[in-house]
Amino acid sequence: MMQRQKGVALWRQIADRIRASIAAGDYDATGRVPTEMVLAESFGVNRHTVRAALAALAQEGIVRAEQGKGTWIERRDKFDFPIGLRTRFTQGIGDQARDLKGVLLSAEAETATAETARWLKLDIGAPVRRLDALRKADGRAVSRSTMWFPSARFEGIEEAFRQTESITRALSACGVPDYLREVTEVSAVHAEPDDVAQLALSPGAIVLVTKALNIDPEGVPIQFAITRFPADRVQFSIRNG
Amino acid sequence: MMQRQKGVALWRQIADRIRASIAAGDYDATGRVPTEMVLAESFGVNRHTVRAALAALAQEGIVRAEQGKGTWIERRDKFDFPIGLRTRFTQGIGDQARDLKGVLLSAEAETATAETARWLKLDIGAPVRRLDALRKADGRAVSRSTMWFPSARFEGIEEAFRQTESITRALSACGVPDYLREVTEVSAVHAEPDDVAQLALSPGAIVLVTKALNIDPEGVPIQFAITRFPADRVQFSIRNG
DNA sequence: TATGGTTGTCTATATTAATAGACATTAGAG
DNA sequence: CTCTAATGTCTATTAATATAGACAACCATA
Repeated sequence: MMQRQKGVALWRQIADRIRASIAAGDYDATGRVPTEMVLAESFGVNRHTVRAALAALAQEGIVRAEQGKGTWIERRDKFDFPIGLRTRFTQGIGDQARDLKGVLLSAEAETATAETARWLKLDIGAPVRRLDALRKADGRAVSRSTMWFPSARFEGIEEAFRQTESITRALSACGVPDYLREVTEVSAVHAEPDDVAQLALSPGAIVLVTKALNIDPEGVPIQFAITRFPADRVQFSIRNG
Repeated sequence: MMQRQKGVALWRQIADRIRASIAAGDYDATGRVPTEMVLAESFGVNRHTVRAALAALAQEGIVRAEQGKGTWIERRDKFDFPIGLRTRFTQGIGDQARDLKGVLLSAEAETATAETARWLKLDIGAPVRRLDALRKADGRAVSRSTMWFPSARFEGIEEAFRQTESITRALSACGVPDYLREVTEVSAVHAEPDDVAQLALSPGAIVLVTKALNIDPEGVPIQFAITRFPADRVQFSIRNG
């Protein structure tokens, strides 16, 4: 059933499977997770191993155990982040959360690396501004972005983002009232130490990584962003037409 | 640096980070992974722990160690799977692999569950045909799909897929020469036992999950599919316009 | 051919993960 | 109140993970 000696503790594998079951709505009829003994038998492990898994899920705020009663689902919904021609972070996730915050972690003047230059159609070494931002929805970190803008057009982007907490409004302040998403690459990796720290994840947790290019209505690249989302809190939906 | 006591063995965390470095092209200048001693110092662990990580990557076919010389990158590219209005598996991944295979694992007549009915706009309990398929590119499993079709229009879809090894051609044989991708949901989870077995993954590995709806040119739903991709072999790219 | 650098293998030890059992604590039903 | 069923806590033991050191095997090259 479960696999041993593969570098992932049994309790973590079980936590991952219970989390997936909750997300899939398996326990929605009762809102309750099966008892520790039932889970232990179904996974073929000791009750203490299941307890370790449930403790991890409780730590994440997904379940809550009540002595004498049972263990209950605390939260199951993911944020759904739509990706399309007009992809906007604040709008996209806006109606799913009450409190949205965009925190500017750092801003620096840099020169374009090979990758940045390729995406932004600049020469390698061209001046760019890099912004690092953390976004929170209802107090939970939902993304960590590193964004690059051509310095020539976006000198004051840093201050504008700090004030408005929104890329759309910051770009507007820099004279770009509208922009389009040209391409989004999606991949998934394990959380790195920076993700663990900033997104409050466990090692082994999954991070969805997008590389995205935004262009102005004339087709000129204005922003290249690498964004990392905690996969247990976010999913994407791509709508065509 | 690395996190302990979090249910993921150090060697597996290190394997994940080296894999990510290779995928990012960090070692492309030499095609060579740093020596075991250098890696051990940079991660702050014992050389044996690094050796366990490299052994796992060698098992995956990503690196190859040569005694006395060093450890070399064996393979680094991911398949890029484009998602758009006309998403086609075989076409999309076709020019990136020499050998493409679609194996029908099972086919059954079922009645629509709540989820299937919602996506296909059928009544719950309506007759549907379910197909399970495994796709391989150059011998490596790249996806595992479960697909549902309304039975009324797609009685012979199973036999058509078995012969053509392609959904596009199977649909064409059922009188649907063209179809469109309406929506694709993307999420990521840890590999489940079935993924481990069929996609040849390790527990703790990442699986990208898509839920996709295809419609005919009149907008009538014809196929709902849940597809699971190994995240270390596949990425998605979403192009707009 | 001698040397330095690299991977491969072995032994030993300490720490962490997993199992097992016993019993306490709490909540709800009868 | 009593009984049952559930979670919470403790001890003990076994298995797996991580560290440490020593040395063999192999490769390139000075």
